[in-house]
Amino acid sequence: MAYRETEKMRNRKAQARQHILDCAYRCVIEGGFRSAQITHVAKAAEVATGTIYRHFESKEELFAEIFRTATQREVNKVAEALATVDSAVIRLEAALRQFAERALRGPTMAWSLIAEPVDPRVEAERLLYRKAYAEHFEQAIRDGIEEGSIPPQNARQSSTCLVGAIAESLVGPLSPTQADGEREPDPDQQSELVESIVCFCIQGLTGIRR
Amino acid sequence: MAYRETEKMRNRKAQARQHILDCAYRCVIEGGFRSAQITHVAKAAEVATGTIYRHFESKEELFAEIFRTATQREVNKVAEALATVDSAVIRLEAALRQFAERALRGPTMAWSLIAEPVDPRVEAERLLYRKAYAEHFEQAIRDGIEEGSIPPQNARQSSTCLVGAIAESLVGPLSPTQADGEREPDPDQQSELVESIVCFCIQGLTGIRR
DNA sequence: ACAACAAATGAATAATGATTCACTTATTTT
DNA sequence: AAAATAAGTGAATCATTATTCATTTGTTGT
Repeated sequence: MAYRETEKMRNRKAQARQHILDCAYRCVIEGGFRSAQITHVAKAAEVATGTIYRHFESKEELFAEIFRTATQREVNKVAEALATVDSAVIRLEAALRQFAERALRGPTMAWSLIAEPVDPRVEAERLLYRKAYAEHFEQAIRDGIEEGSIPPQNARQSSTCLVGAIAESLVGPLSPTQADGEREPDPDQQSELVESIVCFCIQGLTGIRR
Repeated sequence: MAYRETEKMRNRKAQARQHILDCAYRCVIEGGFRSAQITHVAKAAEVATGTIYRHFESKEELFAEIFRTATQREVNKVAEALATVDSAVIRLEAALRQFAERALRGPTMAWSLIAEPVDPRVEAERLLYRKAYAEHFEQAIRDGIEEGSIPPQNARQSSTCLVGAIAESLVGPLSPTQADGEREPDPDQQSELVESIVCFCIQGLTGIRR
């Protein structure tokens, strides 16, 4: 025998894999999943199309992984905002803000994660992550009910409503048909948007007018 | 010259067109837009594939029309519920109920209209109709603000939140991955679902606990 | 240097489905 | 009945992309 898999090679392989992921990620940032074809990704990563299949089972697998990574980052941010020592209502408010503001700051990716039509395999990830968001919210709502700052209610259902309300509110502003070429920030309008969403949601939870 | 288009032929043509629409509609009811390929539709309508292109510009055009018709029906139902003489809050509540209950009664079509991944041309219709729902809600919210039953707020934004909250709440229960084979009604669970949605939404609007 | 194996390549292939078009059939008018 | 025109047909074509695989290039141990 002559060739034995070595540490150096294992590293190099992992690095190549990561490089492909990074480039594919950049493709999605630039034009959504739609425009991120294997050929593009291969070109961006400066490898042959076949190489991608050495590292990933299929296109869907590759993009599912990207979706997972990107959304996990967002879920973590929301979880972070919910992890302070404040009252549940304050924490939920912060989390909703975080969600909306981050989306508006990275609109293409946010749109891809929230609303872009994607392959079934990737859509499955999306459903999973919507559930993940909802679960974080749900826990906070339960906390609020326990501490008395939120009236008793179906926490599961309410959390789903939160996710829906915020996502729907963002679809318009993020949609590429809406403001494709130049997605100007217009900070005033954006912060009013965020305020209205938060206001509706907190009121929906607590019944307390602000 | 010899052939002149006649009333009889115009009727027959319109009828053929409608027949194709009906059959395509039935295909969508049965398996969503995904499984409604031109070949299937042609087979269902007992015409050749080419015939379909005599009546419709393209596949997307055909399905956009179906989407439009189906959603318009739903929008009308919501509009109807909003058109009574009751107070705005009562009317909004009835409309939300109507929306949710109808969706749960026709789950495949509802899922196709609300959440199924579709072609861009059809997706455009979806966005349009989401806006249509929101506009009806918006008007009712304005009425409520005027009559004093709903506190002042950004009616446009709140209406979007309503649409998002209700749609998201239904995606899970309607999703074919969730309960594909047999979508049992389980009326108890469904009515609890509807109650929670309505409760959250009305509270989000009014700030009044129920 | 060479044997043994792994990784990379990218043109060729495959798969999917919408769309076309040369041809057949039906309808109307003279 | 025959000319003129429209509607219908469906096998063949086209377009788009993901995926494969025979071949080349790179790495390791003796």
